[in-house]
Amino acid sequence: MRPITICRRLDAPTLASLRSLGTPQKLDPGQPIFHEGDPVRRVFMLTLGSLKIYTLLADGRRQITGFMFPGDFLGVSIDDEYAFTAEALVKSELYWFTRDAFDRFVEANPKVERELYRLAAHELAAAQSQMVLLGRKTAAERLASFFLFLAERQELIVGEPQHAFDLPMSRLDIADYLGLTKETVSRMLAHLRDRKLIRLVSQDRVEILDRQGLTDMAEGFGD
Amino acid sequence: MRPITICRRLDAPTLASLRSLGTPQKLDPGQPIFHEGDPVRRVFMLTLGSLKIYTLLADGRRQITGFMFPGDFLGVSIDDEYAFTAEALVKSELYWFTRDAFDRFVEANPKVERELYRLAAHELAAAQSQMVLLGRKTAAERLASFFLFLAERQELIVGEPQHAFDLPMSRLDIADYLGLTKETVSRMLAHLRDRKLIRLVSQDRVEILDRQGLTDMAEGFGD
DNA sequence: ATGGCGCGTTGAGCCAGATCATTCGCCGCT
DNA sequence: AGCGGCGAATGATCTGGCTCAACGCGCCAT
Repeated sequence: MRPITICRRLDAPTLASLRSLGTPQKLDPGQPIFHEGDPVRRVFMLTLGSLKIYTLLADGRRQITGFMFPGDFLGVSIDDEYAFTAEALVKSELYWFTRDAFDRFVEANPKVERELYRLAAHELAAAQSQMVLLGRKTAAERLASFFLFLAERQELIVGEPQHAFDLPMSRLDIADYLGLTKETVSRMLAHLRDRKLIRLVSQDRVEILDRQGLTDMAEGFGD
Repeated sequence: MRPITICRRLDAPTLASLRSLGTPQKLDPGQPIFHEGDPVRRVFMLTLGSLKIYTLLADGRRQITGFMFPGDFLGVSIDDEYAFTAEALVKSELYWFTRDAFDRFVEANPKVERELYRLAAHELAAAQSQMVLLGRKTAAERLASFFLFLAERQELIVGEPQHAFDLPMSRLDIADYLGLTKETVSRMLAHLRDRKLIRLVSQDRVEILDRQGLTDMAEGFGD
């Protein structure tokens, strides 16, 4: 069996017993896990690949509120309806649990409960910086921030500094995450490239050439 | 002693013992509770008035990431530095606890722990809809959504449907919350007024005239 | 009462990013 | 190798909201 990305922070025995409660599932690119408004029946733990999470307005405008990566939990909610749609970006793998089984496991493992709280707090902090991005940053600053976020996320998974990372999502997905259009994403990508801050290894892989420059741009020091 | 707004969801004895652990404090309009980057030493429970929470970019651009109302907790965090600044909008009152005392209380009261988790989950959901607002809604839609949010929050505090509510924050505060400028807020306010969706009882008090129309506008059905 | 000051409103012109249209180029398929 | 299709890039034009500027008005201090 191929090694799956482990869920950091939980000790091996706890993780193993959690996984034994769950059902593994494989996902193809574009395959939805659940839709906005569906009743919350399951909780998911992503082990491989990546997902996008989004909500739609009545006329089709879409806001991607997050991307998920191995180790992330999905569907841990108090509401009885999902507030968003979740969809695989690439071939992915996850474990799912019935809500009841998950709740029982959490109650039996206070460590897990605390870890979930920790996770929620972290997500809340991330949501806050995303609000700053969407409310006050320019297009170039948004893209620079996004690339730094992806690089850091990649480093968290791999466990060591990386100077290049994959873009599992399309330009349109990036646009819908950053509150822009795909054309503007393309143009700002070219802008960052021309400024020698990044290099496009391929369509869906970015190399960071000047991390400090990228950080400066993300924080509004770019000119 | 004047009755303070109670913290819903917690039973009276628990709430009373929590309050007995805390130190009451009064705040004047504009008075900061803490600044972004300050070490997290205290946890706060707002009992009267309202606060704004914001972060600044290097060049002074500001994003208000939330407003707080009686019953809200502030500073319950995992990090050791506050990620934002908190400031009173009007004369307010709160109880503060040392972090240690609060943590001990939470550990001794599993109900409280669950309640905090519930609160975090609710804030996360709110953050998500704010991302949709900031990323994809027009100026008019943002203001309509904001007014509905304030009306609902008011109703939660008062406990019954309201058709009017206060605006304890300035036009600039509203702008920095909605990712707009104060001028645009003013214009859209006039727009909603001309459309007979709202009425300005005074500079800082709004009456909702057509709730359905406002909801439609908030969701993008407005023309 | 009145003067002034800060917040809010309104107007005029501008610009970052959206929209619309076209071209490019990567990649899979035959 | 050549073809076809779709996502990405680029170009041209448009526009919603921003910027800059003037003005109004309520409120407090004298």
